[in-house]
Amino acid sequence: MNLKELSQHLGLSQTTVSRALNGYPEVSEATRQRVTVAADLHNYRPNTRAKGLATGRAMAVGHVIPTSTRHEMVNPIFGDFISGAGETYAANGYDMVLSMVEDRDQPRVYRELKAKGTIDGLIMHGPAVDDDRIKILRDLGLPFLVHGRSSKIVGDYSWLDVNNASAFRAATNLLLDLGHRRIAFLNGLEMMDFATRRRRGYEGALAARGIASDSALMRSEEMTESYGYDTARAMLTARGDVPSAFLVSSMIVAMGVRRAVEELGLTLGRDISLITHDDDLSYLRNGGEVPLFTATRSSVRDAGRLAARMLLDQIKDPGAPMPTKLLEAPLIIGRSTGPHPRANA
Amino acid sequence: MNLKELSQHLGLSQTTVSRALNGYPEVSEATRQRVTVAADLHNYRPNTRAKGLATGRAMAVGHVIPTSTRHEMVNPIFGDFISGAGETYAANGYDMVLSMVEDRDQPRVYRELKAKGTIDGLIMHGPAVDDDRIKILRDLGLPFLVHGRSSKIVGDYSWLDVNNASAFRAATNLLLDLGHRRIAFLNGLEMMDFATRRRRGYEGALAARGIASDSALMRSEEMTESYGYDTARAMLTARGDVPSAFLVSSMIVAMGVRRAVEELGLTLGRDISLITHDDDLSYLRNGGEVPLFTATRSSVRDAGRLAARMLLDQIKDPGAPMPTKLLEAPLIIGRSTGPHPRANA
DNA sequence: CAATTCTTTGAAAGCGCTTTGGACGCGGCG
DNA sequence: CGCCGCGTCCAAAGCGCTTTCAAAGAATTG
Repeated sequence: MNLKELSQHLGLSQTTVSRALNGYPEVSEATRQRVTVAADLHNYRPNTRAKGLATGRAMAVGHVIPTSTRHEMVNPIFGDFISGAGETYAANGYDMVLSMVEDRDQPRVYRELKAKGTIDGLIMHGPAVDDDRIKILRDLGLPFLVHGRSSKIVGDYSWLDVNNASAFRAATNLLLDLGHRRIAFLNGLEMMDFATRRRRGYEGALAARGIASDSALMRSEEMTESYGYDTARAMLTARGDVPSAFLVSSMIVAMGVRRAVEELGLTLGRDISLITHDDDLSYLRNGGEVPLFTATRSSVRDAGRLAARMLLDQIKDPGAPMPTKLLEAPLIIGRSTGPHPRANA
Repeated sequence: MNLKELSQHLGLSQTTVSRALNGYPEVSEATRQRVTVAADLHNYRPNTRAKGLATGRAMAVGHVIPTSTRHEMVNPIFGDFISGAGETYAANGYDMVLSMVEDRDQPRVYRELKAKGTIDGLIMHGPAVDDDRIKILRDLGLPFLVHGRSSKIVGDYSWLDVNNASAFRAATNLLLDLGHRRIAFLNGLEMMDFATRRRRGYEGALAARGIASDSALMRSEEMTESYGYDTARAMLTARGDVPSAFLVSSMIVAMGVRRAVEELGLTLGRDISLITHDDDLSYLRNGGEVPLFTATRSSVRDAGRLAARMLLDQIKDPGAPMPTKLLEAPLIIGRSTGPHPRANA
């Protein structure tokens, strides 16, 4: 069933039917009724491509997910982010098109998406500290929003980010307040912008108390369980001044650290303290009422919802100033932190 | 830059340019050269919508991801599956459009996707034991492929599935061979088809050795870490005949079981054996050379690649018989299994 | 060399929609 | 009474492609 058939069926012109369906005023209430009734009786849905061709809008937004070749990992937060964003798109009649693209192909893909007219805007994921993609996108003139930021990029662009620096500063401060002085920091890959911000938060908090950061306590790797386990185990069994606390970048890493800690016969929250960032992933809940891990929490699903909203606004009104949004990640207290065991020794 | 401009620029008709670009034979090699050179000089990409409108093909496939309201969890395997599928689509010039849809809205969304002409085919995720969606899709006449199967649905449809029954039978047999008799089974939600097949594999293996399955040892819940932890802890600290082995449905659950086991001062692979299914997720690797967990392993990313391939084939030739594919999930031996501790007592 | 077939090109229709530019009838106004 | 404005509606152009049908020149054939 298409417009032509529907309008013939109704004895009206395509014009009138189209107008009735799209809520234009120059059509009488009576015929609008007739039309809408007939339309959903016959289950009529305007063809997206035809509509898009006529209007010049695709009614679709793109998500370009980076899939590095070296470490071919799909970021586990991605499902939840997409799920949040998808909600917003669906509610606004937009489709979501996904491209899994290797880093080096990204410029090409952006250009193609634009030239082919597949989408009206896109969300860029996984910004590095100095990410050329932002410049490319700016030149393209396609509305876009970055999930995260890119520290070394100057000039405006829209973004939505978690306040990683303040979150990790707060987490470090809590550990310091609890008497910890040797705090291990298991960061994500520091080519990623969010990771460098976290490091700044951590180091800043230490510096503010006159504590020099010790490179022996800092790591930067892909956030896996075994990274947490291996590193924690190595650090805790090293001779010398072992850490009494860990600050880590994700729940998955935290689980690895916990495993090492318990395997060594130590108890989390008593012998060793641990704070992690918690993206509040649907399949990786941090306990119930009382969280297992003390954490800086920020729902990535909410972020997705919000990011989508901001992008749609920008698509609607490209003239408006670039929206930006910094989400705070409050510290939630769980059972993995406690005073330094020899605090009063 | 569109066809019209490009052809004017070349002093050719749109017809000829279009033909040259699409590899039709009735165009001289010389002009084809001229055209292709000019085309990628000007970075010309045919507009998808216009092309789609003219050809009747969308050059896009859909993935409909269920997001139940009750347990609003996005399946963690989803990112890897999509990533595999996306690879195949990209290589074949197809776009991937994603819809996150609540269960009850799925029929409507399928119909809309079809009516709006957004996609040429779709992949359905998360089939239940008796899933009406398959009937709906069959009636729609849109090529589709199910990731998984639906036991109670009769008649043909295309699917790609892991041989869950045989995998869990093999796993159970291994545990039995090791002398375990009380084997706890932490299954996923048994409304899901894959979960019932796993149960059949487990129970079948027990029955074959004349062991009655004990409902006290079987659970069926959403596959979270705390599910594994809570259940294992409860079972292991119960009075009476505690299990000596666990068979679980996912790495995440397995991590919970491991936590409980270690917290109780027991050692995995010695005091307690554990086998899990391992989807080989990129961010949840099961160790390196020697896996941590003995597991039935089947890469969900490979599954995505393959599923996409099968769907595209079906789109290309709708007359062909419905493709189906059953992947085996071989048992890989890790460090979490060992002989029953009192095997020679 | 004329008749025929190939090769190469183009004009124009059509895909399903939106939107511009009227047209038509009606009541109100000067 | 003639004119204007308003409320409704429609015909047709246009969005950027593909594809049918036709044409014109080149090559082949008897």
